[in-house]
Amino acid sequence: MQAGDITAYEYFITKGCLKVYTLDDDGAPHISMFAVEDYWTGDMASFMTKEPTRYFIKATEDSELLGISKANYELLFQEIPKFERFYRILYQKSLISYIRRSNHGISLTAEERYIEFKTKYPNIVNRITQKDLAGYIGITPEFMSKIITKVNRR
Amino acid sequence: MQAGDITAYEYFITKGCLKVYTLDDDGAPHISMFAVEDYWTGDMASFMTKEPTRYFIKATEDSELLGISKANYELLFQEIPKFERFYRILYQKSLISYIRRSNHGISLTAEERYIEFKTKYPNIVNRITQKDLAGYIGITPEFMSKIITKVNRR
DNA sequence: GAAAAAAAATGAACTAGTTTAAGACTTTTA
DNA sequence: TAAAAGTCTTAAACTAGTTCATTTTTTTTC
Repeated sequence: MQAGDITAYEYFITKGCLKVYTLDDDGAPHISMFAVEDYWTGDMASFMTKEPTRYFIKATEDSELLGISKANYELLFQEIPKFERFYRILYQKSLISYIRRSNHGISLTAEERYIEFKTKYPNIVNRITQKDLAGYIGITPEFMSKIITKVNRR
Repeated sequence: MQAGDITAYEYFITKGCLKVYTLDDDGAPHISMFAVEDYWTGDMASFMTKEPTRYFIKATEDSELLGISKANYELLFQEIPKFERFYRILYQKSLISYIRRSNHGISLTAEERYIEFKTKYPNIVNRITQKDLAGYIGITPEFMSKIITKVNRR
């Protein structure tokens, strides 16, 4: 997926690993999420509104995805109204955990954020490059390298 | 509201201004939101799960709130199933805008975040203390003071 | 309306994180 | 399998933001 595209599908990942990122005004990438097996990915905003996305998505390894179109997504709610409740609760929970995570993150140093990522997502940390992890944590690759050297020396 | 309480209500603000914050391990406050007229506030996680909250809420000026209990909130969905759809879409939109905002924020300096806050919420910025704004932006009050002096000198 | 408490300003010394540049190591491509 | 391209490491100089200590200003309280 490229910035400028209109998102036609939301994707469920059955195999592989992807990164979702934007480019800032200087052209530097900022990674907003990594997605592996059993995650959903895509740009929900663009999917819902049919406006062009600002995100890029790239697979970091060979991956297999299932996509649902907007029409089928709407059909789901039409045909099975109970899904409204299911998704209402799902989005509510996502919102809660997202708010919690981002409030928590603001008080941590880069090193603490790295350690937290590593312990929380041990299955992701060794499938991505250090550079991409730096882009996610919000620091330069050089500083990421220093942190890793320092943490591993212990 | 105090950390440790079990959240009994979600509040709609009809008048006034409140701050929602946590204390980090060092006891330093981190403000997660300011809420003024026409906003909702509370701790949705604690409200939903009946687990004790980690948040504090304090009014920063005399305020008037309307509260809805969990029982009445559930009743709303039971009695008027169309609210499921309404809230599903509401939470989905909140999630989208929250993700967008926090991805955007990570690439900005403290000064840029201050200017953005000021232009986006001109009705809030002069109703809160600099210290609280520093706690929201994620910097020390001293540095906040320096930024404001610098920006105003222009 | 004076005293006390809290918030804001200022400055000096410090630390976390960036920038730039160069070399070593790995992966991809032809 | 050699060349090219990308990733990782290291280091020195720098900048953004912190810490601590002190003074001034504003707000709250009695």
